[in-house]
Amino acid sequence: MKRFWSNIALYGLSLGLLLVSLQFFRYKWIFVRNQTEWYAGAVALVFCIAGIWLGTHWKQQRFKTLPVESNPIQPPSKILEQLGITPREFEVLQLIAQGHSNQEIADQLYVSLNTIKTHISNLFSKLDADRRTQAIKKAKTLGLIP
Amino acid sequence: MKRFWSNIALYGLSLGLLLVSLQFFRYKWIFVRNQTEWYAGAVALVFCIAGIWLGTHWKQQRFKTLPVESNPIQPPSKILEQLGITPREFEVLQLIAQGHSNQEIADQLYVSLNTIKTHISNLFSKLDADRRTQAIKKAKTLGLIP
DNA sequence: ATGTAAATCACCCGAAAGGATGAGCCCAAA
DNA sequence: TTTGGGCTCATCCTTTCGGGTGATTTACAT
Repeated sequence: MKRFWSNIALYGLSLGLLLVSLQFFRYKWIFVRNQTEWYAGAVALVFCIAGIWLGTHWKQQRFKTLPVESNPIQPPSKILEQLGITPREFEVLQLIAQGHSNQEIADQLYVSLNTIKTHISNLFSKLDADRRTQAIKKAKTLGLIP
Repeated sequence: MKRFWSNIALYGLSLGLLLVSLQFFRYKWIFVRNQTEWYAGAVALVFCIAGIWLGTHWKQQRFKTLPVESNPIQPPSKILEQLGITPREFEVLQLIAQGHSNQEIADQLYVSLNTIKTHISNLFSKLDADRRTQAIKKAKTLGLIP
């Protein structure tokens, strides 16, 4: 966390310096025609570049702090309850993670393919996923499946 | 390549819209005191946000290799060699395991959707998998991915 | 120089997956 | 007894996946 706040401070300082220098240039160009346009253009340019810089570095920061994984191991049933995932849905989720197709899951659970589709659809909305691979990933990071 | 150019167009369009709206606000606030300061502030804010967005989305081409998140540890390259999985294929495999769609992978790696499909097809035959979820499962049990 | 492997891209086609919606059944709690 | 949640199944439709085949370019080694 130290690096995070020091970086924030650094960003703030840099932006402040930028503002000061912009003010300086503004008063220097006060007699130039179309001063406002030029001023706005300069501001736009500088802040666009600053934004890009911020964007890239901020992103790296995010990625670096991501793998920390301070995941207090919760009993899966609690997380399941929180997410509103029913036992049957969890069963299907596990079979998905094992690499089974919908038809295989349906055969294994002795229900129809449509039922499996419904379960999976509900699972996706509860896990906030669009694909089964995404659901697997999310369930894994949540500790629902190994 | 289609998506690349459409993204370019999208960026251009967005920036154009921003410029137009900025002009609009400028003429709306023309009677406000300190108009230049407010205008410059708005420009700075908007372009800073635009820059951040650009930085996070657009700049990914820098990382031809994957971001830190995906390969924190060096996987056993021996198994990869044994299975004949090429670096590029392994890269795709990791993105699959992260839950991305083929189109998303293509966008991230700056290649076409067809290329990703080919990689995945080869990957499946090398991993003896029929589905991407199965490939994930097998890669995981092989220790190729966490 | 020539063969080989990797990476790239394309097209076609069928199968699987996913979204939206409606509906019936069962059981337990209010 | 009504109500709601869980489970089941269906239909229609769109998108994504996956298989198959062939081609080009680059780089590297023979």
